[in-house]
Amino acid sequence: MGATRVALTLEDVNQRNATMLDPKLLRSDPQFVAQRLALRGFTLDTASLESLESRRRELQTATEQLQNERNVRSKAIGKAKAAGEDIQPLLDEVGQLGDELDRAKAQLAEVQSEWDALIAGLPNLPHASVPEGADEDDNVELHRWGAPRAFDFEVRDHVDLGARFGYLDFELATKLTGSRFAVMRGPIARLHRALAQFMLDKQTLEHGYEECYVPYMVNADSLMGTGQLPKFGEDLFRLEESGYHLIPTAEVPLTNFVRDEILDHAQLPLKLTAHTPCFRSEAGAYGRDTRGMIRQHQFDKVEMVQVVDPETSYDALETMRGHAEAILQALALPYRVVTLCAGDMGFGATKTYDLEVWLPSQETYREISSVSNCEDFQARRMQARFRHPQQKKPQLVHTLNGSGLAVGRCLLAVMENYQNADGSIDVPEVLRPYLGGIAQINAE
RNA sequence: GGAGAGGUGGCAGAGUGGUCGAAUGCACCGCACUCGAAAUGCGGCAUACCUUCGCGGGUAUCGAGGGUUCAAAUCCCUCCCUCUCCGCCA
Repeated sequence: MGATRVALTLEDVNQRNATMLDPKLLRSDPQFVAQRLALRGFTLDTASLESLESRRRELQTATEQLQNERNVRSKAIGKAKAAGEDIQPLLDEVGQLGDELDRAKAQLAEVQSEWDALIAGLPNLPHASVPEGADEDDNVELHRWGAPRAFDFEVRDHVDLGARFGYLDFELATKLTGSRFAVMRGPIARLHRALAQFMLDKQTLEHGYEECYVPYMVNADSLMGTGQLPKFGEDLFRLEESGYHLIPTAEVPLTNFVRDEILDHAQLPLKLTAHTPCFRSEAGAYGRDTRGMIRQHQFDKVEMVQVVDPETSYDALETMRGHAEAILQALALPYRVVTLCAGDMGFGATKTYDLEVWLPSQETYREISSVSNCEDFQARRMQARFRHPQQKKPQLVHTLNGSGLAVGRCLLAVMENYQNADGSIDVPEVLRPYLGGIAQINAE
């Protein structure tokens, strides 16, 4: 028997098609895909794509034919044996087939993995309404809300404000763990908690999301589903023992609720929210935002996820943006909304809005929320589908995610925007119930 | 952590090497019967991929991966998960 027998079933080869983009589109109109991807600065090698594809097709057909032949003959052997006939001649006939089949499978697997590697790196296609551009400088401002406050004293940043009584302590966190961590204490810790509570209440009670508590570690399948793996593993913290990863956002566990599910149409839209810590390695961000809690390895976030009928995903994107904006408006924090240009969008998104909150210390708007439609990109990876009662075949759902909001950055924004000349910080009206009615913190 | 049992289609549950993508029941859909319904009868009822203009044909999937074999739901190995008992623990 073949010593080089390759242990690969056809199913591996078929199902490993963990495509992100619609493979049919990729095959039928690679030029179109290439053109859309070019908008995000991504060059698709259509020539090698097409040659790979035609080889794959050839090999797959040949392999399946061999497989069929083997199946037919094996069945014949079974029948002959049952009938008490001599099966030796049949066995001899089938002799070569196994090796031939193994070779065919091996070849097919090779081509298939090349194809997989190629398409695994393809980001989603930007929506037609997304502005062209290479980086954040080309993002388009949609609107602004609120006016930055005019201070008649020199503003402090949140680091100085937090250091006043040691309520926000970065050195301590460095001792405990390392850089890019923070310890919050006393009223700041409480304010932080209040913010998360407030956000969660708003998203659940007013905007109709279901509150969820989820694992903060997930397996590789989940990360594959939402697109963090295989390409962006270096952004994650991985636990040696189990191979689990700490979640970089609750989008991962929440969206993966529907992985490998076929939902009833009546279940849509699914609206989920969770308050979780998020863990990011921030590899590649050395030296950026090193001061303060803008960019931390660990931060809290209230995340919103929607799983919707494809017909409604762009409506959902707009309303979800509104859900995020509602938090900033309730806190009376000035912000602006930008539509990310094609080159600045995340891997899986077709369209993304960023909410940027005003930071007096930096005299600029900084990202505090990102709201994206992924269309069927994640759904395809997750095999997340739904069924219309009238339609026979299940179809892919659309998924959206958005921060509502990043709690750490929101805390910092509150501290800085609500500071007073003496270093005290007013508590925004809507948060006071969460703080036992306290109207001011950080006062002498 | 120790001992044992188990993972099969939407659900329940047969199946221990061949004609099994998988009996049977329930659920669901269509048709017949009916004024209508129930009951009954007949039929249908997984997913992905390849191929075909289409009808259709093919391949794969019985927790996952690997092995044995001409042939694996069925035999062997590894892993994951669930359940029961004991221990430990928030």
